Amino acid sequence: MNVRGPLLDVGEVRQVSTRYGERDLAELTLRPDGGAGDPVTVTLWGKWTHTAEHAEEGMELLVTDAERDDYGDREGYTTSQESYVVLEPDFLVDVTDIRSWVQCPRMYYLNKLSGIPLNYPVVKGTVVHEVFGDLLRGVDLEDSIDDRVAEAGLELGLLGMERDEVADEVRRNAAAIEGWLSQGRLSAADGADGADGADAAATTGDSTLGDWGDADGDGDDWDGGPDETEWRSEYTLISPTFGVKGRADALRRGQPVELKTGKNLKREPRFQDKVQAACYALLLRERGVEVDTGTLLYTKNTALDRGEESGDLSPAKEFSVGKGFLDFVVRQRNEIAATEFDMTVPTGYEADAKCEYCFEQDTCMVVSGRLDQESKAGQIGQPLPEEERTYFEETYRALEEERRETHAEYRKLWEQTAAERAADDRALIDLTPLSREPIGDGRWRLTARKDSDAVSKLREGDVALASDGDPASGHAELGRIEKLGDEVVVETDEPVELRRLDVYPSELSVSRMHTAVHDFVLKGDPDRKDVLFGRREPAFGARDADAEPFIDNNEAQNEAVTGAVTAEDFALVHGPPGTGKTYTIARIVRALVDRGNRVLLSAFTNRAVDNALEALREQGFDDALRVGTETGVRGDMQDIRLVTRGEPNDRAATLNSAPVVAATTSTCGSRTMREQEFDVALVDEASQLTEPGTLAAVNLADRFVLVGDHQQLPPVVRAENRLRESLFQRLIEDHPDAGVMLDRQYRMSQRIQAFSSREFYDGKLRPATPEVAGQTLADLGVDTADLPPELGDGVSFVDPDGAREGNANPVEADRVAAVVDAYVAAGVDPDDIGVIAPFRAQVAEIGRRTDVTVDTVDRFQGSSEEVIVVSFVATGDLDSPVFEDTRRVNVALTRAKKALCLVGDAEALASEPFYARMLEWARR
DNA sequence: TCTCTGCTCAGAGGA
Repeated sequence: MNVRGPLLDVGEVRQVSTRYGERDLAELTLRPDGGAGDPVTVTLWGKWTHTAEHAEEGMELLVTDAERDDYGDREGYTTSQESYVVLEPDFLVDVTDIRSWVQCPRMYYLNKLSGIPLNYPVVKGTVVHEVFGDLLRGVDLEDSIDDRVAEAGLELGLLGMERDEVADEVRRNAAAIEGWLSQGRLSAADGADGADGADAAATTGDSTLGDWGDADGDGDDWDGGPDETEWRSEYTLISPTFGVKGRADALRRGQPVELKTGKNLKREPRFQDKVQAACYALLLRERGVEVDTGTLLYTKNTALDRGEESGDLSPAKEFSVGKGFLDFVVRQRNEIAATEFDMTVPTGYEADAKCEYCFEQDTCMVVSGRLDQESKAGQIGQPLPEEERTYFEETYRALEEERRETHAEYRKLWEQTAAERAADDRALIDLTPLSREPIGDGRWRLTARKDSDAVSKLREGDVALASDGDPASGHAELGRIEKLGDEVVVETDEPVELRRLDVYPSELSVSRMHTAVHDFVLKGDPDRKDVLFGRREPAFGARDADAEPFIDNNEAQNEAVTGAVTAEDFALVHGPPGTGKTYTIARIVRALVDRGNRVLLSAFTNRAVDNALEALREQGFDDALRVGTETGVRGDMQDIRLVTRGEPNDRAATLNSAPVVAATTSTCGSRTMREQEFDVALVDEASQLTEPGTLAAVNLADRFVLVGDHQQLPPVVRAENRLRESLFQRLIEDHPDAGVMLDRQYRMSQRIQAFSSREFYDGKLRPATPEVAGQTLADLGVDTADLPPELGDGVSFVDPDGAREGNANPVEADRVAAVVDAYVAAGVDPDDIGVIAPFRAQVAEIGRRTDVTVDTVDRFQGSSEEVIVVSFVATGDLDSPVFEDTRRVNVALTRAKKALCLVGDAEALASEPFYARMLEWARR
């Protein structure tokens, strides 16, 4: 049986005499059943005492296949021969992280901090892996090489590589794979192996591993192509038991095969390579596959690459995977989990790291020197000022907390039932598979029918986990959602029976924030750090008093452009709702380009980036390059989107020569963008970005301009920590003089804007013109006499007397729909009406009753409608975190231009002073 | 049970 729970006590490791001789043990006390049971003692024997040494009170411990061990009068358990001991199983460790930890724990840490930079061996390695996958999927070798090298065009170009030389090198690597694959096929033709393969799969009890035969046999166009009943490429594995996730390069008859594009002339595979393959073996065994062998394929071990060397030239090296090795792998994984639990920094002494030949030695010494960390390699240079080290450590911790919240999302993949997942909007279940068809490039198009009208957070273009119904232990692959209607279409690398589609959590943004903080603190300009750490005030250059204004009909906007242009460090533009933020941004970009600057235009969302670009193009500027994924970039900006595929030199030149590059901040943290340099970075929606998120863009430029409104929605983060405050807000509070507030709004009537202006902008926000101030529904041709009396005013309040049920309020939803109908009946175009609710459940509730746009506050930020109806849902009191942050209300109320109707329970709203004032204003 | 966008995902290597 499995024993699992939080540790209450961790005993010392001691040696005892048993009938088998002297043996080590450690006794740990935990509270089983998720902390609910009575404390029990668990005895860890032998090498598992290694994990006991890393265990601490408060950590979660799992012992699989534990045996009952009632020693004396004490109830307890002990490890058995079959047991695994897992520390913090909820902490998901990547297989590649275990690999690098085994190489050196510092390398693991450094990789996490700084990411893997753009370098040729890595890019080439990726291409060779993709070609390998293609060969297994039966793609023609030359077609695959052409295709995959073209795909890496931009990265290769930035590295100064020519297409032909890369293709030649990939071809040499592929020769080793090809030769080995055809050997495998020869033996299969002998008879025994093919049958064995089918048997092995059939006896595993895992039908998903055995049913690859229905992939239609188009492997024939590659001469010597693989036997498809024997091979499967790229297999995604997540283990709830061991807290490990990863993706195996390939499985051959259920056994893991790892491809390495280097050379290894020793008889044995490299140790860390074996560890990696053993991790996959561990995960496959959990699924009941009998794995006893791992294979490593070294592509440079061919006669062509031999040169003067001698040694073992066979590309494939097999090794046996026994329980002892798997135990070792789990113990290493536990070390990582324990390190991350208390967030200690690895020194290199934890494992037997050898520094003398290490490629990272210099980096390692510099990082330990600057951050004053203990390191086996030693330290170089002076430590950074203390406040910078503190900042680094605090941010590091905050990001790791965020990572844990992401892990909690993974956990839901297997802890929640399918129905719970669906109710949580995180999955589409009960899909009926319709077809699986190859679409070239080794990709598959999966289609399924969706019978229910279920909604979820999944949207077209998202990456999601497609599975046969069981994402954790069945067959699951990541794919991109192409269509999401009555028919669901997903594109994947592998044919999956599409029965379920899950939101797949990603650690990508946490990783990118880590590298942004690293780049800022360790590689950033000291002069900039002086300002951002408050050691100096931001500086502005001289103004040309005789110059023509940039914008002549709006003083604040003109001042914002002037500030941005003269800033020597940074400038801040505070843009409340409707104040022409986007227009001002475009004007700033043009002014900067006119002065010879290369500009990075960035924002949190793709939508904001495209909006800014649109404004820029409307002002006649067309020389911008949009960097982003095809699905992320809006249709009308595809013509200026950087296509990464193609001729390397040409692709690199396109990026390097663009005077304005536009991308989301997340993209700014990507490997390619991190190599780019700009004079100025302009970041929109800066108040919705975490500080590290903003740094990702700001790091790439000498100066920066942040545009945002800290009175609207703050960053969305899962953990409760310092990431919740944006850099924009910190700077505008510390340096009010570096900011300009755009104070004239072009959106709302006087009546609508009054409350927001008073509550959030010190009464400084005012209508830009008398026309804006005085606009009413009559301007839309509506005769207000046709409206019910309670909707007659520009701002109105309706109490429907409903009751909150969970996060919805059906009676209120009815009333909201009736209000919408009344506006329509009076002549308002339904397209001019928007409905806003704080909860997704209520959004769905209202959506069933009306055809106008209904969405959450968060999703409505950035847009506006002539008429807005807000549903507050709450009754009795306002006891929900959603009402705590009044900035959310500010966003909701300021979406309306001519009419605003608040629908809610007067008693609940009156219970909080802020909402009471709102009520008073609405009922005036 | 509060709100939720990014990003291909994860992994790709050197001696």
